[in-house]
Amino acid sequence: MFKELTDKLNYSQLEQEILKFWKESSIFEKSVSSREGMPGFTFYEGPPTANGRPGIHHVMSRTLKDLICRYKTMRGFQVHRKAGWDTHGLPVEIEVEKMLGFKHKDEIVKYGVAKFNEECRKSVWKYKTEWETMTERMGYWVDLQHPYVTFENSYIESVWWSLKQYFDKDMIYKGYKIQPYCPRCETPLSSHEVSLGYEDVKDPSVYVKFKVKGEENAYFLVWTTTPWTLISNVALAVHPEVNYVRVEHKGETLILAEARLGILEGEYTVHERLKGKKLAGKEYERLFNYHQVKERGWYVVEADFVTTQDGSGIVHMAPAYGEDDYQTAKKYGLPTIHPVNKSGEFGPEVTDFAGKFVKDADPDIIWNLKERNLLYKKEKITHSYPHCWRCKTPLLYYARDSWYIATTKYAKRMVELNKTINWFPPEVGEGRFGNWLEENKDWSLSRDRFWGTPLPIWVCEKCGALKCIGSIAEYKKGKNVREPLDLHKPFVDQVTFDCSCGGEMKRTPELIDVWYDSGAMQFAQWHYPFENVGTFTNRHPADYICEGIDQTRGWFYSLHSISTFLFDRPAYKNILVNDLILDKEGQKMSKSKGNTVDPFKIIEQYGADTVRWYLVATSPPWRPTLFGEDGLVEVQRKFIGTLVNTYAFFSLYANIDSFTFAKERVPNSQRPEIDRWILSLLNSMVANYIAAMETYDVTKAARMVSDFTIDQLSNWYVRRNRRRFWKSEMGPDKLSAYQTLYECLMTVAKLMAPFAPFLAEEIFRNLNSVTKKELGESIHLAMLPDVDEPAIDTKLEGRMEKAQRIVSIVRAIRNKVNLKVRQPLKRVIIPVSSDVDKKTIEQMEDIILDEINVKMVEYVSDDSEIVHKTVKPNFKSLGPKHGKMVQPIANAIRSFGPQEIKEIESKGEIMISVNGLDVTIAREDVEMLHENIKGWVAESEGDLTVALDTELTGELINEGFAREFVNRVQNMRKDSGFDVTDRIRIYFNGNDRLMKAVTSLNSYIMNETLAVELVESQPAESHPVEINGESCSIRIERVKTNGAS
RNA sequence: GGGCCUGUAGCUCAGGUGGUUAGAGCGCACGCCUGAUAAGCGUGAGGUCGGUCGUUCAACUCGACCCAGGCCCA
Repeated sequence: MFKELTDKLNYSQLEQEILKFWKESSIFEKSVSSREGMPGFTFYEGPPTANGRPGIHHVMSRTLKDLICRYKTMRGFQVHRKAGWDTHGLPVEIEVEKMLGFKHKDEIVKYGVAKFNEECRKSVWKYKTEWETMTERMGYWVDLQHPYVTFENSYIESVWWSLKQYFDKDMIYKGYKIQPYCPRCETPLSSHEVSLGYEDVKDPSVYVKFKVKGEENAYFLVWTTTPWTLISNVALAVHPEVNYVRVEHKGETLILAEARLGILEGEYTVHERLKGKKLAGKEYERLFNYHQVKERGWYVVEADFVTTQDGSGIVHMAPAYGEDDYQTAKKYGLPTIHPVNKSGEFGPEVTDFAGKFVKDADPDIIWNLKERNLLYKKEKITHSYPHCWRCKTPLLYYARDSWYIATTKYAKRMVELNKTINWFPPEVGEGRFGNWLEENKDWSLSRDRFWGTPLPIWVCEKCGALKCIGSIAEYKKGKNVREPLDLHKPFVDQVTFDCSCGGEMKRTPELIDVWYDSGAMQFAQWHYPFENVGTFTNRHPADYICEGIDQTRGWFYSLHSISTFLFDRPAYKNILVNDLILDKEGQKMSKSKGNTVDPFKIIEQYGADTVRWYLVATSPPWRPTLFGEDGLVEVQRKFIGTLVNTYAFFSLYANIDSFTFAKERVPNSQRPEIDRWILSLLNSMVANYIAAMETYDVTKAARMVSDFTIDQLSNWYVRRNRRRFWKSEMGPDKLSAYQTLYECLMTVAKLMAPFAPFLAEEIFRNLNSVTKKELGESIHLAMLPDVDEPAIDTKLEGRMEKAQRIVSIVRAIRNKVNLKVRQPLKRVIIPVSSDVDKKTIEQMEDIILDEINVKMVEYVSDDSEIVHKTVKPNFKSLGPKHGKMVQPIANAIRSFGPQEIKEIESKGEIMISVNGLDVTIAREDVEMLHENIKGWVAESEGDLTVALDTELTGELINEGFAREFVNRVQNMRKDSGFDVTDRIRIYFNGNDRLMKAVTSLNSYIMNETLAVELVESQPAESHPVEINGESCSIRIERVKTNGAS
C-alpha cells in the first residue's frame, strides 16, 4: 500500500520524522560514503561568527549551500563539506565583557587575561548549540561531527605556518594605520562596529586662514569640521586639476577653489586663476608650534581626493587623524604630530589645551584662532558621525602601530586569478570585488585585543631582531612553554627565545585579524601542512562557496588573498553571492526596529521545506529578498499543497487498483498521447533544470519545478485523466496512466529534493516502498534522472499548448454567452489555413471536446466566405527589407481587403505601390489573422480563432440536465462521506421535463455515480435541489455489495 | 564623493539577440468548474515598463545623462 497523505498534513511533524530517519539510518554519512570513488565536489563552509543567534538570513545562505551540495550528490559527485566555527575576535570579547559587566579594557587586565579568555572560550559554545539545532532542523547537511574550530591549537598552528610563509618572504611589516578608536573604551573598533554607531551630530564648521610665506597679507582659506586636528596640521592639499583663484577680499588676499567662491561673504575681486598643481610646494606659516619635527612640512601638496563639493577646495592635513592624510603624508614624507593620549586628551606639550578632551577643546581652539585673526568664519554643520555603539562617545581616528601584510605586492596576481572564478552574479566579481582588488591596500593584520590568534612574531629586546614561529615544534623550543599547550594569551606571551645577539626575544603583544583566521580555513581545516596533505591537495580550491554579499571584503577576500600568495591559485571556483533579507516593507531587519524574524518559529510553523522553497523561489539570491509570511502561505498552499494532493490522488487509486509498478514499463510509443505529452514536458523540464542548476540559477530551477507541478501535472494532466484512474478497467491504458503519473511524481520529487529535502524524501520513500524501483533507501542517495531525449516531442508539446489555448478561448465564449460548461453544445468551428494546421488540431480533438463539453469540431478552410481575415504587418521581416519605408508599407498592408489577402495566399506575394514605388510583399511579411466568423460567436487570441455553435436542441438540454443531476449526486456522495468505490441507490423526483431527461439518460447517470438503481419516488428525507431553474428532490443511500468495482 | 545593483499593474515578481498587442501570481468584483485539489478556470478594473535626451524604419529592451531606493566603500 502506498501511504496516504492529505494536504492537511502537519509538515513540521513530518519533517521531524524524516530527521529521525536520516539520523537513525545515517543518511547524510551515506550520501558521502556511497559516492566513494566518484568525482569529488568540495564545498567550503564560511564559519559563522559565534556571537549571536542565527537569523532568517542564515537560513537563506544555508539553504543555498545545502541545495547545491545535495544537487551535486544526486548528480553523482562525492560532496565534501566540513562545518566550521569562527570563534575568535572582538564580538566574542564583547559578549563576555557584557556578561562580566565591564566597560573598560583595563578591567579585563585587572580581571586577568587568562580567566577572561577562558570565559571567551566557553561563550562560544553557548551559541554553537543554537546554530547546530537550526542547522539540523532546517535540513542543512554539513559535517557537524568534525568541524574546524579556529581556536584549537592545531588550527592556530596552521595559521602560524601560513604567516611564516609571508614572514619569510618579507611580506609582513610594521607600520601605522588610522583606526577608528573609542577614547573612553580605549579600544579600536572594527569597521562593522563603526557602522553600528552613526548618529547625526552638530559639529563646528570653520574656515581658517593659513598665511602664505613670503607674501604680504595673503592666506590659504581652509575648511575643517575638526578644529582640534589643526594642532597636528602639517600640510595643505589641493587637487592638481582643479581651478583655484587668488581674490582680493576685505583687504586681504585669499586663495581658494574657484568653484567654492560662494562661501565668501561680501565683495571680492578675482586677481588670478590657476590650476592646483601651480600651488604645489608653496609654503605657509604653522598655526601652532608645540612640536619640533625633523621632516619638512607646512607646504601645499597635491591630492586626488580633494573635491570642491564642500569647504574651500583646500584640505588641511593631519596625518595622525585621517586615512587620506596619512597616505599623503607617506607619499610626501611629511611629519606626523600626535599629541593626543589614549583617553583622547591633549598631552602636556600642547600647553594651551593640555589635559582637555580633544572635542571639548574645539571652542578654545577656535577662540585662539579668532584672537590671532586667523579665523575667516565659523558655522555649525549637522552630519552623520560615527560613535561608539557601546558608550556613545564620538570616535576619533588615530594613527596606531599596526602590523601589515604587503598584499599590494601581489595584488595584480589576485586580479588575474579572480578572472578565473565564476561569480554568480558576475557583477559582484567584476565590480565590487574586482574594484576592491584593483585598489588593494596592505592588509592591516594586528589587533590590540585578548581573544584571538596571537601574532607569532617575537622581537629581540636588545637588537630588535624578529623571529616568526611557524609550528608548535618550533614554539616548544622557547622558554616557559606551558603544558597543556594553549596557543593563546597570556601563555604565549610568557614564552621567550634567546636571540643570537644574546638578548631575549619577547612576543609582540598583538593578535591577528579574525578575517585571517577564517581565510585560513582552506588549509587549516585539515591542519595542513602538518597533516592531511593529500586531502588538502584534492580539495583545494573549493568547487563552491556561498555567503552573503557582506563577505566580499571579508571572507571572499581573505580566502582569495591568502590563496593567491600561498598557492598561486584561487581558493574557490564557483561562488554564489546572496543579498540581504529585508522585511516585507523592504526595511532592513534589525533588533531595534523589532522586525526580525525568528527562524525557529517560522520553520516550526510552516515547515523547513516551505521556508527553503520560498527563500529560493521568491527572488534570485543575489537580489534583496522581501520576506513576508504571505509568501510562505502561498508557497505552501500552491506548490507544496498541490504536490501533496497529486500524490494523494495517485496513492488513493493506486491502492484501490493494487498498482505496484510490478508490470513492465509500457513503452512510450504505446502510451496515449496525453501521457507522452506530460512525459515530454517532464523531460524538457529536467533538461532545463539541469542547465539552470549548472549555472547556479537556483531560482529559475525552482520556479520551473513548481510551474510544471501546478499548471501542467496537476491542473492539466491529472484533471484530464481522472477518469482513467477511477473509471476504466485495469488494462494497458490504465497501467500507462499509473506509470506516467508515478514517473512524474518520482521525477518531481527528485528535482525538488535539493530544495525541499523533507517532502521529497517522504514522497520518494512512499513511492519506492511499494515499487522498490530505486535501490537507495533515501532520495538523497538517488541519482537525478537523465534526460530521456527520445521522450521529448516538441511538436506534441506545441499541439497541446494549442489545444489548451483553444479550450481557453471556448471557455471565454461560454462565459460571454452565459452557457456553463455542463451544458453540452453541438460544435465549435475552427478556421485552419492548411492541412497541417488541421491535423494538428485533429490530433487533440478528443481532449478539446471533452474539456469544453462540445460534440464536434468543424474545420473551415480559412478562405471560406464566412471567415473574416485580416493581415498585420510583420515588422521583423519588413523592417530589414524596407528601412525607412516600413511605416507607409505597414499602413498599406493594414488596409488590405479580402482580394489582396487572397492574392498573397495563392501567389505567395503581392505587388503594391507605395508612395509611387513598387513593393513586393511576401507571405512572411504579413501575419494572417482570423478575426471573426460570420454569423457565429467567435473569439480570437493571437493567430487562433474559434467559433462556438450555441444552438441548443432538446437532446442537448436533456444531457445538460443529466450532467447537472450527476453533479448533485456526486456532491451528496461527498457530503455523506461515502467512499469513492461505494455503490449507491438514488431516489429522485421532479417535474416532467427533468424526469424525462433523467430517465432517458439513466444509464449514463448510473454509470457516473456508481448507482445500482435509479428509483423514481417521493422519499421523505430527500434533499430539495434546483437544476437549471427546475426543482427536484434527490436522496441517495449506500448499497452493500460483494467486492469492489 | 566613488563602485555595484534595483526601478515593469495596488503588492510580489517574470520577460527581452530591438519588431508596434508587456505577462504571471496575490488582492478586488462578477461568473464558472470540481468525487484528488482550503485548489483551478474565465471575465473585468488596474501600466506614460522611474525621467529626459540620443541611436534606429522601429526602444520597455541599446547608449548618455538625470531622479529615487538599496548595498558596499570613502
